[in-house]
Amino acid sequence: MERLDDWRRSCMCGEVSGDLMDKEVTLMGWVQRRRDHGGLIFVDLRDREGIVQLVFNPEEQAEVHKRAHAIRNEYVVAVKGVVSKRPEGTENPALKTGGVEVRVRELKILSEAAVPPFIIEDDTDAGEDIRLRHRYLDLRRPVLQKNLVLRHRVCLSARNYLSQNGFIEMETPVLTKSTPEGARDFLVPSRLNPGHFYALPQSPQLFKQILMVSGFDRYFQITRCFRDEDLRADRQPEFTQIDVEMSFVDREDVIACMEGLIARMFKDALGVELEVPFERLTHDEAVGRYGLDAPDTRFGLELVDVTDIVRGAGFKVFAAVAEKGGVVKAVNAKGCAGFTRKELDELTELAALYGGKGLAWVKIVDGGWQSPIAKFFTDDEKRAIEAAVRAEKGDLVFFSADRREVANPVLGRIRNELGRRLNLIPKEGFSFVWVTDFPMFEYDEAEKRYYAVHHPFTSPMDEDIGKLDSAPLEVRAKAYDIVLNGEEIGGGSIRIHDQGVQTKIFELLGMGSGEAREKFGFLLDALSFGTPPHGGIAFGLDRILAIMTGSESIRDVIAFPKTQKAVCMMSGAPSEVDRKQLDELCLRVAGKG
RNA sequence: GGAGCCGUAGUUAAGUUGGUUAUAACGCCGGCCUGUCACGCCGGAGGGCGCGGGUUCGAGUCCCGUCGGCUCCGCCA
Repeated sequence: MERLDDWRRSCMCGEVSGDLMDKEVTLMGWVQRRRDHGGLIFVDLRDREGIVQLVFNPEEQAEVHKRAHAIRNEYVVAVKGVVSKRPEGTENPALKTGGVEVRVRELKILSEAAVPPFIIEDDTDAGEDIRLRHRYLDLRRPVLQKNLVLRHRVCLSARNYLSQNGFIEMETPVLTKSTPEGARDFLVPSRLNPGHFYALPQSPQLFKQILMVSGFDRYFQITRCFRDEDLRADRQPEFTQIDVEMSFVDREDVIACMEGLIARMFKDALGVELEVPFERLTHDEAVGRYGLDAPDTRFGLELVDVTDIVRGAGFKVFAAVAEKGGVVKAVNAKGCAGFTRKELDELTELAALYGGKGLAWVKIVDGGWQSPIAKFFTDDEKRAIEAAVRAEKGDLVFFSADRREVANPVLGRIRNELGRRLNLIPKEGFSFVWVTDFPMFEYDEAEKRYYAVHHPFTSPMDEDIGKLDSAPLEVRAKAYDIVLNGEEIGGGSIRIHDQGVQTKIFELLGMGSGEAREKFGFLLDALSFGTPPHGGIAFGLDRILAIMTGSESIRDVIAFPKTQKAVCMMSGAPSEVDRKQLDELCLRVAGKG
């Protein structure tokens, strides 16, 4: 181990270029690899900016060359040397610095390194668990460095845009009040108030609305949110939102301003020019044509409603569904009549996974329909269905018949799978769509009550307010989601700022005024003191970055992510704590059943 | 709460119908090598198969349980 002393870096490894030809440079970094030819020793030196080749030549610096034998992978070294053109024919076009090399005159080994458990390179073959345990090494890989640098650039871009557009970045409490609606809260015990708990915020929703009441006019925050729910590739218990709220606006103002934000982030971070305004779909259209409220608009294969055609048909399953108010939806898998039994079974299984009771199919072949259900339809009905889905010979048509809330998503998932299998999804490109006009409420059969689809402060559409009493399920909300490549990356709404409407909404949600006060009293108090019309949105930063970087999981854009059991494999969190800590908090662990 | 896939040297994997000292590659250690960049060549060390039971003369291979990783359903206003 040697000291830095008065050595200072003259440039980054990845920045060494022909501009520095014959100049002496001082470089510092990690040893990517050493190639010892007995005479010459080559060392690839790596830092954030890239890799440069060092050459140790026994004929030039015998002493330094001798010491270079001790160098191993991941050692941290400093060198002084001369930038030289590589000999003819030994250039390495794979490296940004591949035209030059540094002939080392002096060497300092600043830090030795234990043998790493896996090789630090983009296509390392180590499993994710071992990489997460040694995340500090994993994060040395250029691909993760690139992702996290991009994350920085996106955040910086968002801050610049929002600041330039009159938004003020403000912080809101992390120790806050538990609100029973929504996701499960993470709780934090209060030592000074035994038996009382803070909750970590699921989002700064209430606080940002209060900031509008306070007159800050436009607020934003790039902030951590916490939800104690099960994890997925696109869900971590702590995740980051770009949270925005604006005063004196309606939906179109928010959407236009946020399109500017998204466009700016993609321009600044990726150099991609997006076309604005983005495509729009109402919730009804999205679900009707794509089956899902997060439609993947990168390919066709749209769903078609054939309920009316099959209503009177001889196929009892379809007819019964139509009779009971359900829907029969169809999707034409163009040119897929050659699907095997196995492929059809796999898709049927997929339908079952999402609650579909079955997945009917029809192959359009020479001589008509090849299908288990062909015999139930007349030629007229067959022709009508074929016309509805524009089926031609060689096509394969799938049907899903069920309640609207089942048939659509089931076939929507089938559609997505078909898009994947048929390679209809472009590898590059960003397909944005706003989904608007969400319903205000959904009805929970089990609990016999309404739930807010968005949240209880979302404003109904003005023209639907009259239906709050008569037909609550038909009331649409001033809520909007933004979907990118079939994934929800953000959502927001215009908030209620009319006390009467707010009271009515609480009633519909089965909350008396007492209960509403108990849960949201501080917000309701605030809203009573002069509230500007306001609304906002929150973007899932991690998801946006995952799509930008082509990552399979948001773990690849988060420096220290957690596993599916919500464990940090590096730090070991969560862990047991001392009895003393529990005592101070007046807590006791009950043990699990 | 549930389903599926996976746990074998440091890493990634192979391991036939259960059968002597468990394979390979990369990595590691040592030696040789002056133009490599997945450097090359020679030699060597390293695990008892996630963990715990069971069946069997005999288990990495079969059974049960358990722990962990990943994907998904439920859940995520």
